Amino acid sequence: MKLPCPITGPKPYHHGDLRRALLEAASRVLEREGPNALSLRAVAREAGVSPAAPYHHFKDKSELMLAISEEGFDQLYKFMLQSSDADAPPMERVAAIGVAYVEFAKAHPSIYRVMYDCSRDLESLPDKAHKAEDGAFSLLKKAMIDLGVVSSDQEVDLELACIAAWCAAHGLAEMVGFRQFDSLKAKMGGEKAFLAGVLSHLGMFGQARKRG
Amino acid sequence: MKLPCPITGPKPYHHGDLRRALLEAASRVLEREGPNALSLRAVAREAGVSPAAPYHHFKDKSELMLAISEEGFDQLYKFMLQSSDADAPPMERVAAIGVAYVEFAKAHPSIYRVMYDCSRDLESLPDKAHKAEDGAFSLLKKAMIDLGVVSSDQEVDLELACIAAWCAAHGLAEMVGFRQFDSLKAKMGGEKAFLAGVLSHLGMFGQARKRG
DNA sequence: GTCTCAATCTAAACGTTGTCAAGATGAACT
DNA sequence: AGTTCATCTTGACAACGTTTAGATTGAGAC
Repeated sequence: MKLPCPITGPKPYHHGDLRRALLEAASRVLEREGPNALSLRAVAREAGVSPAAPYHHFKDKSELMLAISEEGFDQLYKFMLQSSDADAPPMERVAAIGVAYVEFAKAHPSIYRVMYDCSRDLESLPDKAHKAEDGAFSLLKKAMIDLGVVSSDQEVDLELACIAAWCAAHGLAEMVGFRQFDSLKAKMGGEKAFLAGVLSHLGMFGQARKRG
Repeated sequence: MKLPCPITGPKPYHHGDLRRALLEAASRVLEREGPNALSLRAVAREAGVSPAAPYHHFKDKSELMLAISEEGFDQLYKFMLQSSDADAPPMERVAAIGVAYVEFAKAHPSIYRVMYDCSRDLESLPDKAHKAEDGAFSLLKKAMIDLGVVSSDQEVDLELACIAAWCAAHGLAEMVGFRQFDSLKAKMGGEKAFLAGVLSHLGMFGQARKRG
């Protein structure tokens, strides 16, 4: 006999929202043991259910990963939002978004990896897989419009500029993730200076920084 | 009784360079079934040996992947080299290198993925894992020096610019790999225009293109 | 030429994974 | 109360990475 949690509301069946519990268990496994240890069985174990239980909530492993990915992009969006002061000048806002992106990837490397690994695997359902990014992407788009590098009526160019910015941030996030650049960082006096230095060479981020 | 191959020369033991055969088998498996199907057993099967045979040539799976990655970076280097005419003006050379990078990733998506997946997994041995990139990276470096955006004596800034270019190319390669951007490409009249458009927003590539 | 050795390959096994089919459980509706 | 149906468990299967022990065989020493 399980009484429904008063916070999360009246929960349906046996477990009481196993789906949610699985996602949280997955998150714990990821932080504790890294992305290579993320197996369906490990997640089920962590949640205290049988290995087959997740199949009533996710079609297969890749759907679990997709759900984790969606949560990740949601967190990324929120982090970007809170990192870019809406009252700040557009140039600084764009730069802040870029830095926030890289910082997020560095702070949650396992989740970040899942976010893109499942993008790679799910060529089958591109719609669902990529809708997760939309929040973060449109945040960037707004800042780019305000920046005025591209005129907002030139839809195509705006889109291109945003894609370029996304590419730059993603590339940098991955590089920083699996290379150290230790000696270079030391020469520059810290990682922050290093990141800013690289960004200053990257298109719209560079323009954003030349102002300061 | 196996007579040594007259082309590859006198080969040592039983098989006659199984290591080479395994790498070629892996390449075939990758092209045929994609990166997710790349298992040690599948490679052994493809090469016609027992599942344990590869362990006499590679410590474990990640070392096989590392070897594939090294070959991939070597191919990438050669492709970059042949794509960038040494006599062309530096600006065009830098741009050509960037385009070649993305085209390589698109032409060999499975190999490209292995190249970076094993970078991610092998935090343990960064030296060996990243030495593979050195050829391609120094090619870019030379072009950047010739470009003169950064003065060659400012070592740090040159390094930053190259890292930035690498990030941009890698980010674009990945994005193009798992997103379609079909409608945008259609609006722009083809993929080539699309790629050039994105690159034009990306720092040094942008500068390279503004000339034309 | 024969012997020995060590590198190479195979056979068999272990623990793990993703996934499925069949059955048990129990909340909710009639 | 009884039926229904989503939920969870049990048990199984094939495939995987990896290890151990043993068979094979090329190459150098005598």
